[in-house]
Amino acid sequence: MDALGDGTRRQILERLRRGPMAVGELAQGLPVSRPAVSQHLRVLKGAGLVAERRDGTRRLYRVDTDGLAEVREYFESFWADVLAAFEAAAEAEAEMEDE
Amino acid sequence: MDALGDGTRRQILERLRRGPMAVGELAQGLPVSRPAVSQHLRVLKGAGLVAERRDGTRRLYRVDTDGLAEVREYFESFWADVLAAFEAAAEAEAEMEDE
DNA sequence: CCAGTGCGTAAGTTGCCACTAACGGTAAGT
DNA sequence: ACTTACCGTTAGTGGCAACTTACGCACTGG
Repeated sequence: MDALGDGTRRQILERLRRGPMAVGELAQGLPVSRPAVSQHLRVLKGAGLVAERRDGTRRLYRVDTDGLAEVREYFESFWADVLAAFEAAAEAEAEMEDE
Repeated sequence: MDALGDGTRRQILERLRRGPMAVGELAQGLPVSRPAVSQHLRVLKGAGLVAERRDGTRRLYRVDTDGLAEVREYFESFWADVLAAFEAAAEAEAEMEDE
């Protein structure tokens, strides 16, 4: 979750959104050098958000479905709580007007 | 979205999860000073993730439902793309074994 | 009107992190 | 074996952002 803080890392995930990609291809089009991309990929991998697969000298990275699912579930439960609190507040305000 | 990068800000949102809270009450229990909390709240407000309501000398903060909904929608579309790419890759691999 | 409370803001400092440059390592082609 | 392509790692640096301290403002009660 902390890995989503950096803008470049979000750009990387955005480029991996539709399918796997190699590191060089990934760095091509990003405003940073290739080693920087490697470092970001290490962070993302440590966070369980991406996974790698070797293909000759290249390494193909893809978004890790399991890791993203965890973030998604946390987000959904958070959203549910916030929505419940919002509706409870609206109902409490409605009762105020009745008195 | 960039506002979710900091851990303290996520703690603040976590404390606002079940309902509104004042700034002092919010800072109480966090490992940082009250002005630091104010600065974080300003960032979160700029990102549209929280909203304030004055109550005497106090200011009650709550999670902004609309702002959070935007982040949620982006997340859902991202999740849909990743899942589609994953299933497409699995299907392509299944065809490989047929040949 | 005068404390006291509850916050926001400005200024200044420190620590961390994203970045580049240089190097080393592995796989494939000739 | 030599070369080339592709990538990870390390060391070192610069800039930014989160933090504290000090100050000023708005509101409330006496």
